[in-house]
Amino acid sequence: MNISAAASRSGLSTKTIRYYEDIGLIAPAQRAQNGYRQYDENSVNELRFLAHARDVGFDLHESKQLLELLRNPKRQSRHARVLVLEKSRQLEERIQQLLSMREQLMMMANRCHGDEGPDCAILAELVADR
Amino acid sequence: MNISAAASRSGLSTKTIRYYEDIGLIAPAQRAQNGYRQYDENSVNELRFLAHARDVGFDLHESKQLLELLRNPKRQSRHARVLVLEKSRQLEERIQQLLSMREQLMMMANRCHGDEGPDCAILAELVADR
DNA sequence: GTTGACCTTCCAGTGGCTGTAAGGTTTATA
DNA sequence: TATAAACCTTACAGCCACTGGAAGGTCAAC
Repeated sequence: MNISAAASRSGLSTKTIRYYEDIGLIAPAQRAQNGYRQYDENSVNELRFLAHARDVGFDLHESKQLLELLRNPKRQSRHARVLVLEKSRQLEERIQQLLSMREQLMMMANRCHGDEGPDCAILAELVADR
Repeated sequence: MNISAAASRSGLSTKTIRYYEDIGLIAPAQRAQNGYRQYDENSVNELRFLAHARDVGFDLHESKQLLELLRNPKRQSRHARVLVLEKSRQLEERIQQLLSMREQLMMMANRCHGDEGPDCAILAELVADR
């Protein structure tokens, strides 16, 4: 299978697949006689795995750790679980940050007339020393 | 006032202040005879404004738009309000994404034994075609 | 034989900084 | 007065995770 088939089956772009190979996240693909990269079901599985890991918030370094667990038949499932719980905690932290930012924005918007005049609580609050 | 004083008063780093000048977000600072950048209260206000705008989620392009409103005495407060409400909507969207990611992670963690064995629902779900 | 859809490599750009190097200036201390 | 430290300057590289584009090779259909 050529790279574009691997891309559509895995959910990654061809650019991203080549990039993952460049940075050593996946092994260099086999090559056909014409130099085209060739992918089998197993490599597509790994690519899809990476796409899903990224989708739920893992960065490439963490995704690589997970991939190494997937590849290792002697793995311990608790290692994967630790990574997932830690990522979940990080997401929770980020969510709280975003909620707080959103709340600040709503408070500013509520205090701003939002009319044709220049008086604006939003601008005043952003410029204020806190 | 030198750049490090402006930095500590505004909440930006000296690096960031120079960077904002480089990209034209703020006007080039006045220079003392020795070539050092000089800042007055007004420029510190603008820097702090930018720091706060970034803190609540605006990117540099949006922060610049807000800064231009701040500088313009003929501004209409509704323009600021529109930007704030739109950013709030974007944050809400991002929060929903993160919540969904977190939920997926929790579901995977719940299904994973997290023991010394290799069987792992997390890895199985990440590799699965969906 | 030519069009168009693939594929290849390589380089540059994105955003928002941060780190580092190599130097100049100022201030405090010995 | 020497020197050390704490400033300041510019310039360039690196971070993350791609994405876009150029310039060219290959393949299938008409």
